[in-house]
Amino acid sequence: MNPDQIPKSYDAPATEERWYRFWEERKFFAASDGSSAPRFCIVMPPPNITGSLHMGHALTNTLQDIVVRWKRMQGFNTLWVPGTDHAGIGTQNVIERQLAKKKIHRNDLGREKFEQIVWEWKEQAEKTIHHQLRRMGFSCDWSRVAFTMSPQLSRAVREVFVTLYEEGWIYRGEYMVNWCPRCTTAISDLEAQHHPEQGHLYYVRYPLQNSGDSVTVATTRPETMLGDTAVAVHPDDDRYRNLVGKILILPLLNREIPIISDSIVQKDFGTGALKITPAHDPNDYQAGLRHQLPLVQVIDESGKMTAQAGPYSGLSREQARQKVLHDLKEQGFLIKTEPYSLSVARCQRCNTVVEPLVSTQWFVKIAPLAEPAIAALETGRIRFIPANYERVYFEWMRNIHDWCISRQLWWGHRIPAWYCEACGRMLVSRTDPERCPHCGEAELRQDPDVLDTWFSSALWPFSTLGWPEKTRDLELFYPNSVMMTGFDIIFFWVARMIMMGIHFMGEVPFGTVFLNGLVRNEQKQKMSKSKENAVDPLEIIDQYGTDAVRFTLAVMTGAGSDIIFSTDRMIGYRSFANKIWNAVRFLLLNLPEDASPVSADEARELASGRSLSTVNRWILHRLNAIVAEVNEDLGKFRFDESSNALYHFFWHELCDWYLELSKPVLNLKSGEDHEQTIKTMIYVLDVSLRALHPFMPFITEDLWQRLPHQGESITVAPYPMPDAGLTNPEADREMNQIIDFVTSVRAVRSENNLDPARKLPVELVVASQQRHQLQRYQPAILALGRLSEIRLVEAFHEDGNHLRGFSAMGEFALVAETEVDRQSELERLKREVAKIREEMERQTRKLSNEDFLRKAPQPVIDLTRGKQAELAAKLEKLSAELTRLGG
RNA sequence: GGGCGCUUAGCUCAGUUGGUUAGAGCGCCUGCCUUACAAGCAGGAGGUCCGCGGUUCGAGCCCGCGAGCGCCCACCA
Repeated sequence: MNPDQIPKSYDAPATEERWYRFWEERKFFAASDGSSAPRFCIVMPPPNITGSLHMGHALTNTLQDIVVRWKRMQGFNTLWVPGTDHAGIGTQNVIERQLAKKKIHRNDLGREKFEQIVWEWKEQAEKTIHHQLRRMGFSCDWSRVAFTMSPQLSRAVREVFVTLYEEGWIYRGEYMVNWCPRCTTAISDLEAQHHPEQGHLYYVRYPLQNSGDSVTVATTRPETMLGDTAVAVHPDDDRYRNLVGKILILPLLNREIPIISDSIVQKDFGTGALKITPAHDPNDYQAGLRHQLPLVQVIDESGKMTAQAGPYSGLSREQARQKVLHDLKEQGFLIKTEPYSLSVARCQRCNTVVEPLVSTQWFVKIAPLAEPAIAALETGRIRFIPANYERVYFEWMRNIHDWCISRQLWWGHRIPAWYCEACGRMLVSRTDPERCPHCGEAELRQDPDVLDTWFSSALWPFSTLGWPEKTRDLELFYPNSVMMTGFDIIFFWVARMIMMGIHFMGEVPFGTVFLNGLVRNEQKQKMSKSKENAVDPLEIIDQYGTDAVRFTLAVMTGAGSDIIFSTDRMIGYRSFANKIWNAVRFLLLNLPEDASPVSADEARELASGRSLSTVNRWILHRLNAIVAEVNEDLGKFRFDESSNALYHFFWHELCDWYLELSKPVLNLKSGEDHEQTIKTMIYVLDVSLRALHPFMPFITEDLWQRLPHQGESITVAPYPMPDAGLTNPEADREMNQIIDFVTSVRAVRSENNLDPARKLPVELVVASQQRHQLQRYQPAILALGRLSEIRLVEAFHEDGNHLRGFSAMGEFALVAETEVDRQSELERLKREVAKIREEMERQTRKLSNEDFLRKAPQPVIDLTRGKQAELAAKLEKLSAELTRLGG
């Protein structure tokens, strides 16, 4: 082949552009539901439609794609549904931020106009997703990108809501919920993130009515005192026993509040007296219910003080705190202030401090739904990888609280409940009602709230397959084969999918849950947009190529551990891509015009025939071992092991040894060995490319198409499977000896700084059997050791310029033309002797231990004995050499 | 307050049921433009496997205690 036809190095962008177009046009990735093949399905978690794809998504989705490509090549009928669920707060925030740039608030637009804007924006977002999926090399069915707000998925959401409502699992009620004053919506417990922050503990004196006495309470949130409706003390607290039932005067507002007795108070915290603010603290709310205390709401939905806060009305929470403190101090009620570390809840989406507020919300009574979901893991119908996350799951599921599903947002699935203006009754319905079924009036007002994003996400494994219709997809691909996602959303998503799946499908949504770690940056920090340390995967792809990025992600995905994003590794695997490119290039430059593909059967025939050289037998043996390992590791989701095995094999066995050993054969240009070596090489590279394809889709396709191959695309070519007919331990042993010999020669040469460009003769003293082998491999050894000739001798010339070396094949001497640095060679030998002595010592100690001889298994003892003998022999030779050099 | 995890080479990490001299990539040092690849090739240095104790013929791995770090959950003012 003309060398100009294949460039000297891998050009990722050109290759990528060519092949994703090709795949897209051929529609290789569409599921063919007519086939009787075994099925494999992954429903993909959402790529981030709200902005650029982030590294976490890139990781999860890459791992999924590796598995899907692997399964597809194995002949599975695969379906991979990509999609996005952005029916909620995240999306609304993105849109609001965009509007804010134009100085528009959503209130200026009104709900309908706002929704319209999101729909327009969604068109663009879908294009973005499509682009991202392509760049990452994902083999999903492009035509099936699922979008939660689509009419079909909306229908599924409504169906689930109404069914759960009818079954009594959904209820509406007034409770204290986490409220984000910036998003002006309720959020679930999970969305409120607690972090320790440095604050203060304020001691405030509340005077007793008609008395000079007072009670001092400690609080971290002085502004909430405006809403206090009691002060509580512990029933067993002697200090306050006779004060229970007395009345206190709330400072600043001069309201009368009672002293009550309740065991939620901890006697030894603060002063032992606790102010009770039922409207602004979950514990106090409960206490308020127990003691029938009034609710005094002093903070409103947007975090401003209400009219109830008297003179503080209209101030923000923060301003009110300052003013309250100022006033308390001025009027002598603030006793002292201590620094105090407290846990502050912030909104997951916008980081605003969450305000507990009482409001009417929709809830899912979730404990009963959780039970079968717990059982699914207990009985092993669902299995987590790594398994230790099962414990986390159990812990949460067994202590699960009712799930607040309503959100006061403008974007999302609207709750299908209507209120009749005429009779005031509520109606929950699958279809938009025309009129009230109770009184017949048409004046119906739909509940303004929307559902939590995760409510619709929970339906993903079946809603994306067409449910509630009984579709063919659903029949074929439910339950999904495997769920792959980050461990950080076990509760948000995985647990809820399991509950909903079991409840509505009567069957678990997937059998295996694979959880990958987080992607961190080189300082080990979590990558996040708010910290501005996030890396855009598409930019990294521009820099290193998709194949290198995918391979890096795979190789760094250890079992259950986070991955540290490293540019160095990326560079290394970009080099690997180049290595692959050049290995194939090497073959192409040596390929006869009429070369044809080599099938697995042909390869087996070659391997079982008599004439195939040991080198070729050896590489087929190694190839087969790697294929077996990769399949096994991928089955266990060991992406690191499988990719590493391929990397090591390709670079350090195939390229470093096999191709080098084959060069002398290829130079022959003809003959049986030449012909068979070409065939072997075609086969080995073909199999290697197919084995690598799930990890590096682009380069493998490109090279595979250039090699003799069978089939339209490597994407639909069979994945290599182990074949016992290729194993050959004999060839493996023999080659290892040659490799060891060449390595020893090189080491001696290198350690003595002998210029490799200068060809040196080597003399060998060897046993007869090895002599035969050495003759056979002479050309390869000459080439790899950069030697001019090999002389097989019975005994060495006693020449001072001979450098002795040892390998399993025998003792050898390099004949140097110049004076050898005797001193440094002596030192080197001495160092080596010391090392061997030490090692021998260890073996001897073992063998002189009677317990070891009595209790250790025989193979271990034999191994130790053999090793000791080997070391002894080597020591003897080294000592002789030392003597010879006059040491 | 509960739970989970981590600590191995300068850096990032493997090390599967305990058994050869604890490995890899990057980095470092030395020598090479050898007609696939300098994004390359060959060779080399570098480790008290966090500490202490225990089990065992034998421990990086199992058990106990301790130290440091990280994460998750939980309503403690």
